Amino acid sequence: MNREGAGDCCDMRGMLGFLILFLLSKKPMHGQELAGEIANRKGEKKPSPGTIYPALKSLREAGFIVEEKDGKTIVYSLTERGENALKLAKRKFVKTFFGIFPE
Amino acid sequence: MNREGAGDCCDMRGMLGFLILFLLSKKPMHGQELAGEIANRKGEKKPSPGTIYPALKSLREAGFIVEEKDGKTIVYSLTERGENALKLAKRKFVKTFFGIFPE
DNA sequence: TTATATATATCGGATATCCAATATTAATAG
DNA sequence: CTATTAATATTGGATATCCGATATATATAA
Repeated sequence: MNREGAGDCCDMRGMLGFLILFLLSKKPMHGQELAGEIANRKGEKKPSPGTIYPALKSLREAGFIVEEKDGKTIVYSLTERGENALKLAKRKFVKTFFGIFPE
Repeated sequence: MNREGAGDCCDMRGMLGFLILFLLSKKPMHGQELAGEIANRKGEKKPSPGTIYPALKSLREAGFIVEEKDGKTIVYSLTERGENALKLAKRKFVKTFFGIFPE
């Protein structure tokens, strides 16, 4: 069944990398913290490890984030390259969805 | 290559149905007009027929939009069910991306 | 009528996305 | 040291998304 069939026309598939960059730009976080924040915002359960860590790896390989070990966890934060990418992506996002936020 | 690898962290894959509902809620349009509006907002070329018409079909089958023939074209507009779905989706969207729009 | 242009529709397939299950690593309690 | 707990990492696969190519329909021009 496709996403419209379930009465859900907005699963936001494909926005995960963008959302992660945005969240990390506000505050460096470790993986599970990030997953919790995403769950909160989307009103869903936490994205699975198989979702969040490959996404982080992909962002790291693109040079958008760096990792820093902090005890048992790894804190992720944006690189300058990541900030630039986010800035561009935000511009596109705002342009695309202009008018969608309530006044 | 995945989307991050290309320096693009925001291709907005998966948001097409949502975007269509939103655009049609502002103004009923026919398919190509809609495609043009999407292209404008995203700064890309028009989504292909193989993208836009199946998306519209899916929304119609979900009961979110109706079609009305108008000469050579077909004008799509939201049903009440579509308006409700959009309202819910917008709420989730706003909650998820809260803080992302510039002040 | 015939030709042309444009809108709409469908199909096959390449790719992306995400999850569930599983494995690994590391800190700390006992 | 060993067990436990939690974070991180990887892999395989189901599904969704979207495009290119192609087909069909319809209005208008010639």
